Amino acid sequence: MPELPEVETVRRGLATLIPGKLITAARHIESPKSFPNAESDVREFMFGSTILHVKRRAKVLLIELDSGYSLVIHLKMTGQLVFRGDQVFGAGHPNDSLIGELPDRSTRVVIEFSDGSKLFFNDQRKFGWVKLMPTLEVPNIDFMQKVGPEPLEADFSPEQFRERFARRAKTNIKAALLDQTVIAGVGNIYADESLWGAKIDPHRLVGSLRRGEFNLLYESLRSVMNLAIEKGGSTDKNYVNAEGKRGSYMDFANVFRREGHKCPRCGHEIIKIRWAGRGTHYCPNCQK
DNA sequence: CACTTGACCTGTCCGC
DNA sequence: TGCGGACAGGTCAAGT
Repeated sequence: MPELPEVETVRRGLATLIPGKLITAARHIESPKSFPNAESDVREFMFGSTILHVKRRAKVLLIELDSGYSLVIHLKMTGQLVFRGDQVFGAGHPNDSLIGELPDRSTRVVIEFSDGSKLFFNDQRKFGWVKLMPTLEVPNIDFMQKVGPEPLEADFSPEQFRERFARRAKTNIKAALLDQTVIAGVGNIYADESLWGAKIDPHRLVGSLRRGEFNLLYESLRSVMNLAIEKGGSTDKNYVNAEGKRGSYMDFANVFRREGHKCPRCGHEIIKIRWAGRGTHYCPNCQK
């Protein structure tokens, strides 16, 4: 699912909803892999602790507790983190919420707070997870050691962007964009959208891109991701924010899931192919 | 080390 | 309507 803009949208939502809340219970529902910690550790380091803040690195959410432990959460393809503050845990506002009463059949983890509110981790495909670990150990996990820089940071420069691709010179630009060790947070949607913005064919080898093309791609990726955050992310099927509501970036997509439509720039038909192991959408006329 | 492929799961859609 | 196969927004491990 969720790429950087979606995870950031969830983070912002949770950051207004859960800091200061006291955790009284947490359990998985018939899905131990979704929350693999030992019950005794959960009891000792989670129950009775208070949420300090909610952070994000790449597509990973970090909920820091005052016990010195953090909840590290990856939504993978179909994960959802939905907060319900009402006592009924029903749909709330049926018109703008994509999901109904919780827990539902995809609910894997439930975290309860002392005021009766709850945080639900839903995940149809069970690829995602919630893990409790010491906050100081988070930077040491393999993924954090290998993951590339945050593309939206103010001090992330076009030069840095170009240099990060150096070791992937012989692969294609689509696969390189999806490689989390090059740049953090890019997934299939924003890889396709940013390549369209930079007029670059997804087949192009990284080593063949000129400096000017890297600059265009840098600008394109940042503007696409910033717009997506502004629109609350992309909801195709599963993704919802912390309140269970959909994001609207798909209304602004130029190529993603738009095969058969006309390219907004040149009018040629947008096509979808299988490339870099993923569905890939682009305009074969103006992306060179 | 760089690169590709399959595996992890459940659900849906498409063609026969 | 039923059934098999491909595919779905992400990482990993294991292969070359």
